Amino acid sequence: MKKKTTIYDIASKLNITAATVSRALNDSELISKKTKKMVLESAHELNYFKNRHALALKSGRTNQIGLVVPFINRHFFSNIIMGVEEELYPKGYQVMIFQSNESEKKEQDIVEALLKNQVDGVLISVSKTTRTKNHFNKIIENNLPLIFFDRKADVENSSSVETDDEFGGKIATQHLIDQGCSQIAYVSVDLNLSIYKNRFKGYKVALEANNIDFDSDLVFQANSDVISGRKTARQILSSDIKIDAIFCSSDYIALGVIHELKDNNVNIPEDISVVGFSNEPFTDLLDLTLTSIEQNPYEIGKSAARVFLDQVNTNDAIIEHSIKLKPKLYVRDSSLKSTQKT
Amino acid sequence: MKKKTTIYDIASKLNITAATVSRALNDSELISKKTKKMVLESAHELNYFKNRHALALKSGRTNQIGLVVPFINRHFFSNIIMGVEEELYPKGYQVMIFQSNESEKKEQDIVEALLKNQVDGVLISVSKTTRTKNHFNKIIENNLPLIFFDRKADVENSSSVETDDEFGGKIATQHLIDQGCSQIAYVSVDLNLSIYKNRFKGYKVALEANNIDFDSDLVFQANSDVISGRKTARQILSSDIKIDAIFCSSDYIALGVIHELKDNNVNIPEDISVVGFSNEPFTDLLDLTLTSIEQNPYEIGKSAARVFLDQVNTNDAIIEHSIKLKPKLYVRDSSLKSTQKT
DNA sequence: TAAAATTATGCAATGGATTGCACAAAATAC
DNA sequence: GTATTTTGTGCAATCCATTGCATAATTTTA
Repeated sequence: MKKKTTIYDIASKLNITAATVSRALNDSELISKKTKKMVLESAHELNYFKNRHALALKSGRTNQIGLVVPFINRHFFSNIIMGVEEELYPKGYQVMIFQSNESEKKEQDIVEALLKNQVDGVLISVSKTTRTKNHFNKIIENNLPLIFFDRKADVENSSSVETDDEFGGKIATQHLIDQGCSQIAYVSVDLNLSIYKNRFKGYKVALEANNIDFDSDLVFQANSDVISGRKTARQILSSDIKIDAIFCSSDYIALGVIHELKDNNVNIPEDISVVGFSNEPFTDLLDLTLTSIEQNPYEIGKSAARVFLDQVNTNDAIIEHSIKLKPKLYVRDSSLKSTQKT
Repeated sequence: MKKKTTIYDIASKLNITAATVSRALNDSELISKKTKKMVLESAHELNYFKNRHALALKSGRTNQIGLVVPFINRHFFSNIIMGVEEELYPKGYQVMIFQSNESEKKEQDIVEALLKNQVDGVLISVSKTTRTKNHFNKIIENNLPLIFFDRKADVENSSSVETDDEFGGKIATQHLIDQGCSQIAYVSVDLNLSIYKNRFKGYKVALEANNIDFDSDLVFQANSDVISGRKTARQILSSDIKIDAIFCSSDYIALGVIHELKDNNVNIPEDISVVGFSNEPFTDLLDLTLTSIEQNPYEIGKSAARVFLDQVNTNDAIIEHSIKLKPKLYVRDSSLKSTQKT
């Protein structure tokens, strides 16, 4: 087992003190150019690198940040992680990844652990079940940058990076209208969650902009899964409601809807157009590809990381960033009527 | 910003020295029960916790491990990460996640960085483009546990956790034979990679076990993507080769195959059965669900983590673990002939 | 009760880098 | 050539926990 080179090794080799070496390595103006050069050369020669832990111990800064997501293995979140990693790694930060499993208790435990670990900041997407925010306040009290992404909590002095869900809801709906649809059903997930609330808002805004009366009978509630989508479609078909499009606030719901419509010999998109939300990888792999809204999780991650960097570099004045990224519509088979096809 | 409690705080509160506190916290037999109790109580009261960095500095052990995957955002790898995390986090280890992007250079850089960071061990899935193993040897030279998962390199004193790909190839092929197929095409990805080599081997073993002659004309080469799958299917259809099944060594290939077969009005599974490999999430979401082989990445991760723990706890004798996990067949529409349906 | 053995605690160095303060060497001024 | 600045370095403490060695306190033995 090789021993690591320390500044003392360099110092004794050059017959100077470790203090001088340290200053030379940190490019202090107190040190002569000659000495700096010597030190830098020796450091390279001996394959020297700073010991993170000594630095952390001395400075109290760890160059580690905590990244908390509900689940690591979700396409959306794993891409956010990627974005964060790629932005922060080159700056010398280690990203500690944790998953809350959508549990408030676990989220609290993680935050506690992060504070113990003395991370330099926390990036977090709030668990669906979280109702309190005491653990978030603790982060702020510790004077650490707190950046929410995708799902935020209402915490003073924190920042956030989100998808502009309202915009997403709007462009999806507008697209359906542009395709000639006017009786557009909306299938929502829990309207208590702001992301779904905002998507719904966008839907209504688009209707209004096109002078289409909002009809609450066309709004349905579901869970974000295929089975629930099927159920909802069945419900719609068995009712006497007439629609020509279904905008689903989740791709999984949309998939269930499509399955059920197909089973009932409804032509998609001719009879009914379907649009989903999130642009899950499978949307592009289906026989009938699914129109959806891409949220660019990778960019969300990068953006959140940049906000963090901004915060640590201006740690005197607290700046609250509040970023909304515009999602993008991916038009595919499920909503592109053949008459419109080029 | 609150200051952290140190053993000195506890010590001065109790009018003893930090050394005593340290020993009490570590349950040394040198310390009287009375003192231990006092210390433990005070520690709890003051919300004391050990400083990782001081520990790391002193001991040289960091309680961090490096986890290197080609891409974080792949379903397979993100689930491995999950498994590793869940096994190691409760034991006090931090998991540092890195992605090689299938680049040997980046992989080397990461390993270098890990060694600098003084991780206590490395878990890695080798990049597809890696040809050298000098960086792996460095890990061993540093006396650190090195555990390969999914894709391994031939390195002495290292351990590995893999899918039993041959078994996977075998049960997939056997399943097709059980469904009445005998002219089974095999679509492989790069046969230089051991995982694909082994799947192929399993295919041949199954044929042999059922007295079906192996026909090299039925073996095709493709890349692991949908387009390549389509191309291969087209190639097969336009030839005069007669087959009744296609076993694809990747789900993406299988998907492309299915698309192409459907476009050519081939009935699946009646005319041709299709089986994929990896059990990607989309396999279950298709109109025609895809039979596939589940590798249980989550379990691979857990298993790799356990091997690591085993290694660090017996750091005198180096034990080479070599674990193969049995994959599982998920039978779905693409291969389940209606006559067989219950 | 004094001597010996045992047990509990303190002292001080260690790990690696940083930094305020002191001092020496070089450069400039007179 | 001596006095005054201006650099360039060194000393030593600090961050926090651990641990070998020394010593004090307690218990056991004679």
